[in-house]
Amino acid sequence: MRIATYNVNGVNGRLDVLIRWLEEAAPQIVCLQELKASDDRFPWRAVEAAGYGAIWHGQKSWNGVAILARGSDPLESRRGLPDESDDPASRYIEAVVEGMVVGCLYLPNGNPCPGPKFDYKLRWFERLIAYAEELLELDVPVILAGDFNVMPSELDVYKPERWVDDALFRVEVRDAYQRLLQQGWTDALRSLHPQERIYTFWDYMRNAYARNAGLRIDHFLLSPGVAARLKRGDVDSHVRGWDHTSDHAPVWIELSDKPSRRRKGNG
DNA sequence: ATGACCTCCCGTGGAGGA
Repeated sequence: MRIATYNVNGVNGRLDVLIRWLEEAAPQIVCLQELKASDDRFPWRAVEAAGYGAIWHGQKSWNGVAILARGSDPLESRRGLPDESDDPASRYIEAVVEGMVVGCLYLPNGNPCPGPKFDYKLRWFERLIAYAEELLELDVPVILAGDFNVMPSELDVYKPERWVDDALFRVEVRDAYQRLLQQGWTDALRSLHPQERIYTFWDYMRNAYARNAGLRIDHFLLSPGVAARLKRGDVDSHVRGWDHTSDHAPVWIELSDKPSRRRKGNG
């Protein structure tokens, strides 16, 4: 089973690219970020025509997240993290699909740093860490996928020294990501490719894609049961080369079939 | 480097992104 995450940078402006990629890659589950559309402007008809059921948490102009399921309707289990009374941004949606809890997230950018936007990013990260702990305690298969806006290590940045004071690479943010992992999550792409330079984003400016001046900021975090089923994973980087494309490329993982149910009395 | 480039909006430039 293939699961993908894709920051589309505007779901309506990107509709042709999104549909083309959905038809080419045909993942079973898709997490989308940066819809940049209010709920009533989500292009559900085109998504449905491509063969996907969807739930979405939109917002006019900014943010917005969605979960798509091929041939079925995702069963929504949450929108927004707990304790978000002070946060108007649409950055989290969650569904039960194919027997797994799938959380789709768009973590704040946080620039400029320092400043209130950076403080907001750190607060949002803390809320995610607290909620992720709750998810693991459920002891069910969970995937947290999306745009985390953090490069976890120097392998994830084309030129680390240029980014040390940026909100995507500051030590506080990398520490928060490590604390999240230490709860028991597996960073899927990094675990499959421990030593490779992997990028999921290339800036529109400075000819970044052609120079391969990229960042790895879109991630899959897997609960232990899902990590045990991880077979493959990669970035559909060629999509970043298409016309009128997003500045992010789709990222995907492939899981083996669910392990067969244990016989009763097996412990 | 107040840069670039791209998205959105009721806009005809500004804000936000990373």
